[in-house]
Amino acid sequence: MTTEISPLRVHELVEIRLRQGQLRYTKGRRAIVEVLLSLGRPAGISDIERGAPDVPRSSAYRHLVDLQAVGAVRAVSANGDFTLFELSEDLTEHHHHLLCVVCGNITDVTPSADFESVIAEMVRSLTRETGFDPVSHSLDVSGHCAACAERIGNSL
Amino acid sequence: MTTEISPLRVHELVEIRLRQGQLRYTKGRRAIVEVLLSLGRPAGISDIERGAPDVPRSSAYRHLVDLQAVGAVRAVSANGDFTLFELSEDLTEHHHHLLCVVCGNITDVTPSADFESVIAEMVRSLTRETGFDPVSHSLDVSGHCAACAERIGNSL
DNA sequence: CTACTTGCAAATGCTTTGCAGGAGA
DNA sequence: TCTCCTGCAAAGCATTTGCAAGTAG
Repeated sequence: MTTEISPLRVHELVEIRLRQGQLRYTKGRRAIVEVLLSLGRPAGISDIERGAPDVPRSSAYRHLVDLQAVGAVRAVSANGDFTLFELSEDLTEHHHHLLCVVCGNITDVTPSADFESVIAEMVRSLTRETGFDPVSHSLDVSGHCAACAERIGNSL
Repeated sequence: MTTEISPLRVHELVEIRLRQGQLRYTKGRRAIVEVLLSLGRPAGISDIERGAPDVPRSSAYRHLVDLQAVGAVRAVSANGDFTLFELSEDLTEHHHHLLCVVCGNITDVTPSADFESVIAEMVRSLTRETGFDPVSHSLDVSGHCAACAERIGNSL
């Protein structure tokens, strides 16, 4: 059920979306998509800088704005200190985040189809009375990642 | 099932928590809690400034840091541009957010107990294999609020 | 009097923008 | 060639901090 999309296909889709916005899929933009693709978790500007050292910060920010504008990238505000970026879910797959409150790491988890249909149903029931028209949802779980949980256990 | 907590009781609880951190419940801090209490939705620094004009920005930020440190306030990073703050859920009640992607408004919705137990069960199943120890979760729904949905409908 | 508070002004750090040169179609 | 792209340096803006004076216990 997991709709896998190949990296090649992702680049193709990103290019199409950029084109629709009169934008080109240049080396810098591709490098950023490459980083987001390979990282497997939301990337901060520092991750991007590390993964694409040839792209200056200011250009990276500009690219990210463009990529968001055409719906290829989504911003995830984690803690407020800085912004994280990830590929749009329709380019990868719908997933949720596990945020470790100790080390700050974010892990992606892909829910089962069953899981998602239940959530979708609940979201509908949650919004029914308010007149709110739901488009998407995000379920983030805060807690302790395996490593930090162990560390805490040990220090007791 | 909805555990209502009176404003008075909230102040009391906040004071206790501050005390435990060797902090005093001063006029400035009280003013901020008052704003968060009366606003009924996550407050930006501008909301706080408007609701508590006597508290300078820098002090407000400092208070918010303190209030977060003692677990009375929680930061909600909405869009990444700036931070929103709300009272800790154990001072009010657990709720979720409806974010309008058009006007940016955030509305709180309180889920039923049934709803929550299902979510909790799903979170457990989601984290079971990863060794992640879940502490809390947030389910945010993006979409169009009633007003914006209507506006969009009309413009077709 | 000792420790926590506050306000102001200055500093910080992420992010955006102006501008001038470069490149794709 | 016209439009989009890129880099650098400078600017913006939310948030933090140093410091000196204020206040509660």
